[in-house]
Amino acid sequence: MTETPVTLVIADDHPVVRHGLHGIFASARGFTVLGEAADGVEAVELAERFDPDVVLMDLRMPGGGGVEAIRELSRRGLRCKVLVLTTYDTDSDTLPAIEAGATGYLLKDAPREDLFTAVRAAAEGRTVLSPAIASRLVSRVRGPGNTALSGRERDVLRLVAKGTPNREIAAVLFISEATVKSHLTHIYGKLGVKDRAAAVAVAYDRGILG
Amino acid sequence: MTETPVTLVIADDHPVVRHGLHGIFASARGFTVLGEAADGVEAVELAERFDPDVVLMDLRMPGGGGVEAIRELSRRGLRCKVLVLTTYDTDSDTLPAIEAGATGYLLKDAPREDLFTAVRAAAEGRTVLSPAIASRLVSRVRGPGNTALSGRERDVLRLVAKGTPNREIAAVLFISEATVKSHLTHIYGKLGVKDRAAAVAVAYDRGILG
DNA sequence: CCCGGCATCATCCGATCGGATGATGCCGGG
DNA sequence: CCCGGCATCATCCGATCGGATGATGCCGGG
Repeated sequence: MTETPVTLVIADDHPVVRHGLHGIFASARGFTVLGEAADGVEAVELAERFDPDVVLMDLRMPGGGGVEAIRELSRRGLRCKVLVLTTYDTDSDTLPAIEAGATGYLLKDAPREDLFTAVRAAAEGRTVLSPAIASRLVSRVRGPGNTALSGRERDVLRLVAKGTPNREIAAVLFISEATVKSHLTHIYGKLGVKDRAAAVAVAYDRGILG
Repeated sequence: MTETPVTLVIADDHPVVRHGLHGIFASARGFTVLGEAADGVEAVELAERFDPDVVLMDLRMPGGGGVEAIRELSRRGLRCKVLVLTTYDTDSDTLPAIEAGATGYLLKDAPREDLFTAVRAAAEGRTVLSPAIASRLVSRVRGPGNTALSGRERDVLRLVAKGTPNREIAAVLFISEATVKSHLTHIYGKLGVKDRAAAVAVAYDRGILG
């Protein structure tokens, strides 16, 4: 076993979290923290400058959100792996982040040992997912109400959530009321639901709205 | 000015956050961290044992949530002030925590200096609120859609969010359909909304549902 | 070239909703 | 003791929804 430490860049807009992560990894054997970034843009800069093995990336940051930063990293062809930091399993940005190229997820409330394991795994290119996230991915693939809504369907649903009646939705979107109803029928089918109120609820649960 | 440091107990289920806060306060002038707790019950124990000036308390913790712990602290007549740690300004538990006796709020992503200021202020018994929280309190007091929903109204709204028609809601709750409609009318008024779909949306936005 | 998904539209109609109006009983604070 | 909030109920009715059915045009993958 080589003793080469895993090199890290930490990107989080919370000073407390940055400090906490830095301390935990700095005091552990086998890790070297190369830098801390407070937003996505800075994270990309540091990743380019220091060429770390792993970037720990918070998703919600002002001035350059995590998802765009992840895209930018892979666009620049950097070799670093990105581990996304999430506060809750139910974070609605997790799936987009995977699509953008994240290697895995890290729950911020994970115990120390899990953090170490996850970072080491990510450094080796292995995908790291919490059970909850993994099962969400699976349920996204199969099961009822899986299909993603189309752009137009999301337009309609957003207006529905504001209490807009079908006729006004039609006016706003410059389509006929019949088309609005048609979209709604499709939305109900895709979300596995019977009326607009339930559709809004499911959309919130899945992070499609709010 | 006395040089007596402000004594602290930190209660958070996230090891990372605990570590970060501990480090930040330990390395600053004028603070002494007496202990760390991983849940509400432990927080109460430590507060009783160490008699700190301030308890930094996360709201969402397994095994004894923060709000109950705050209530328990004031019930036991401990002199310590409680500063609630929140991740987002929009945390729906913030108001209950104030009612339970919290002296103020601390956003976890606040800069170091704000943390210090907030803790010192709390130690002196001054209320510490972030602007966002303060404005929420204000808007809770006046403006449309302020009043909290009654228990029965929440029952109805929960069923509405599942797509239950009024007649079935009536059956489930053992009341007449007229009463269901009456509750709904009140819900619409309180949430400042015109139909069930929008009511569900507002309820999600405010953390009443989901 | 065919098929499926998307977006569009139309008609018909029973079901459900939401507003208006009015009423009763209980309870707790002032 | 009065009043407001909550919970309950009733009737009436126009407005809106949602399901059924059928149709067209476009586009992209196989």
